[in-house]
Amino acid sequence: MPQKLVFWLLDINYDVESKTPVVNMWGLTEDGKKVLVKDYSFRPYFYVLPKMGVDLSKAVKDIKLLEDPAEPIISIDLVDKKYFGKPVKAIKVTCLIPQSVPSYREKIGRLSWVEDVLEADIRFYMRYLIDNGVNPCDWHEVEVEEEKVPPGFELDAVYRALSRPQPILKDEPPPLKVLSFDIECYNKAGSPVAQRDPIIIISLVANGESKVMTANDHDDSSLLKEFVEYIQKFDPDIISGYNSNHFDWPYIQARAKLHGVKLKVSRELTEPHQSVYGHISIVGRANIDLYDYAEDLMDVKIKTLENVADYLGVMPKDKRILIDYIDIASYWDDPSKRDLLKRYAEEDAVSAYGITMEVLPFAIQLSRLTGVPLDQVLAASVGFRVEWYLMRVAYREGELVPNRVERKYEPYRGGLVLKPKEGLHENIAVLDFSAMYPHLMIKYNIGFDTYVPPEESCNPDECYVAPEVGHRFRTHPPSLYRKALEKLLELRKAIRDEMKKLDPKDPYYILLDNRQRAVKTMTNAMYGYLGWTGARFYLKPCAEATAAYGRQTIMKTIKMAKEMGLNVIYGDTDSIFVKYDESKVRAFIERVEKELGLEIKLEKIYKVCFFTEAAKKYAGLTIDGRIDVVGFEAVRGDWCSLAQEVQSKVLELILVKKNVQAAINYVKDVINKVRSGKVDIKDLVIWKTLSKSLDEYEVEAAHVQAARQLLAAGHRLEVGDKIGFVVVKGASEKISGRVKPYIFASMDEIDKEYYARKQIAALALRILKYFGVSEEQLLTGVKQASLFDFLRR
DNA sequence: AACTGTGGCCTGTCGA
DNA sequence: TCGACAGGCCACAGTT
Repeated sequence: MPQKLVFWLLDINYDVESKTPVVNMWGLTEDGKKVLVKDYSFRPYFYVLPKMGVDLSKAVKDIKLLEDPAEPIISIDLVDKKYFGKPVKAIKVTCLIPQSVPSYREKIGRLSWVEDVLEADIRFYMRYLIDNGVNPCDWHEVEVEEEKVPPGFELDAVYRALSRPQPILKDEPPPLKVLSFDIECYNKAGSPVAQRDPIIIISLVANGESKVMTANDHDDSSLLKEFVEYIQKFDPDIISGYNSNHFDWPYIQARAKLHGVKLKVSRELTEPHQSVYGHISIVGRANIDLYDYAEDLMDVKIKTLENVADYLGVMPKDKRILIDYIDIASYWDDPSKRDLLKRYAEEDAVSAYGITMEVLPFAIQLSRLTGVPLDQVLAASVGFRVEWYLMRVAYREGELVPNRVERKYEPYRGGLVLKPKEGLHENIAVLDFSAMYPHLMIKYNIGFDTYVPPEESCNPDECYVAPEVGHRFRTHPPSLYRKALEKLLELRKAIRDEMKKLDPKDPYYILLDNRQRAVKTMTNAMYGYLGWTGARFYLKPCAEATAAYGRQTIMKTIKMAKEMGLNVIYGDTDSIFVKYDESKVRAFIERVEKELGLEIKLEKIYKVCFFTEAAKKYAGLTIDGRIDVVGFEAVRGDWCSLAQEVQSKVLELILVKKNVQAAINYVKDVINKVRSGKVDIKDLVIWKTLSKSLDEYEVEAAHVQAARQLLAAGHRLEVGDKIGFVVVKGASEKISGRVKPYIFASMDEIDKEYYARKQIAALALRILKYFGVSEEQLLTGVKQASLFDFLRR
């Protein structure tokens, strides 16, 4: 009997059942039921773009001739589409099953009259989502007929769709069952090897309750079975782990294979499998790797689970058990320590669960907005998220999606950065354009579909000409980028208006806040997408013109500021720093908005602000007494923490106390402590990322040398790992010749003079030299610096 | 996703 | 052969 079903889309995949493709929508209902909605009515297709002037009826016949009866073509239709904004006749070829698409693409692509075969590489279920306006992580209504639940499926009901799902207005996701897990391996000799080392603990938290499962000494076969059974019984909607896509799941898979254990953890009791963007898919559930999210947390320099959990306030580092990864095996083997190890594992799972609860609301909104399924959206890079969003816009506009092609890297000129006026300044206003690039793209209708190539003519009043670069864009119709951006900006405004009516503690407010953050992220990423040579919609002039308009805008802005008597101290891309004068600044903001048609905002005011001669580096004391440190080594992860601390403290003494002598004394004191070894070696560690494999390095950098030592000692290293090393005494002239991984080093071998000079004094002097302090002054003697008036007026 | 910019250190080159 | 210098490699941060 037909009925209406309302469901929230959690996961999507497809199957082929007796030569019919079926889209499986794994959903949840309002009353918490797990359902599967099967749509048998959608067919895969792609487009063939004929060359100019080709006889289309002959073209259609040619395609028909290529048909393989074993893989039927359902229809061949002539359709009107647009390609790079130009109207084109395309041939839409619809097949019976998705598997036939690649071979037809190949065969048809070889026909002489074919310009290109398009959209043949879009995965079937993504095609379904785009064409039907169905969104992951959103509510839909669909007409259905109930079917039997197939044996082995973990579901409350299965339905056959009788209509296409329609999105309905409903925001709150259903209650989701979340399971986070972590594994510990028996790694006696360096890094664990799946073929050799068993899993000894699987700890997990399911809807807030933790559980620690253990191996039978060194036998993990029953542990694996227990884990599978637990997942089946708890039946989570969300499964998460930390680095689980690249470590836990592959490890579990390898161990399970060894023992012949079937990992029937999906909702159709199939095993996890590798999918797009390097993520692991578990059908019917959303498997999320929290590391994908951690990568975006710029403030966490070393992205271990405990650091991320600490940063998010989920599990404070000083209130939990931490066991060095090297000691895990010995803890397991020592009966008196095994419980401690179990607690450690439990706390890891609790951390993972806590992070999941922080991330999930945002991931849900990002998935809903971009149309990328929840289990993929964090794994997908920014470019792909933007691209899927644009593909939906393109579909609605009848614009054909270009193929993915490999292009060589093509740099272009970017934003304008001013040389700052060095020294101390008082009362500085920071003014910022809001979303400058997006607004410029809209204003000048920039797009691959509005671009006028040099050989083409265009009426001057019907096109915009970008400064410096001269690229032209038609003033109408609106470009695809413009449409996408207008929609995003409009959406953000609507969300923020709605938020204003709510209490910030209201759960709905928090939902909307996550939504507006997702929209903002996408808006900001659009410009970067323009310049990405891997983008389907890539056209270099778009990026070049946008950046050129940006430079023009900021130059005009600076000119206006000067004309109005504002002293411009610094500026970067879309911001200017001026000496604050309330009435002048107010008038300036009005004039900019009137003359440039762009919104500029008074972002903040610094009571005191310090610049060196270098761009992208400054420190400012805000009205509420905080210190912003931008670009200085104190906020960079590649200096030892002691030197960073010294630089921060010096900045504070200068900005707040305005006391140079106190700063000198302080630095000298630290240098003395370093020289006498009265510092913690941990504060001398320098961390650097291994950005490629060791043999790819052209020079012997310090961290590369340290990495080689780690490798020789049996540590497993991967690209992206952070190498922590210290500089030690030795014969070598080169720093790289006398580094040691910090775990091998002791205080007495530290090259204390290196730290005194090249780390501590160097960073202090970065600031103090502007106040007449010399290196010698910090490193030797007790010479008193003369106090002088260092304020610029 | 892009470019801009800083700055350490390595390494090749050039002049003495 | 040695030291100084310059250019390049490298990592990272900041702006969008």
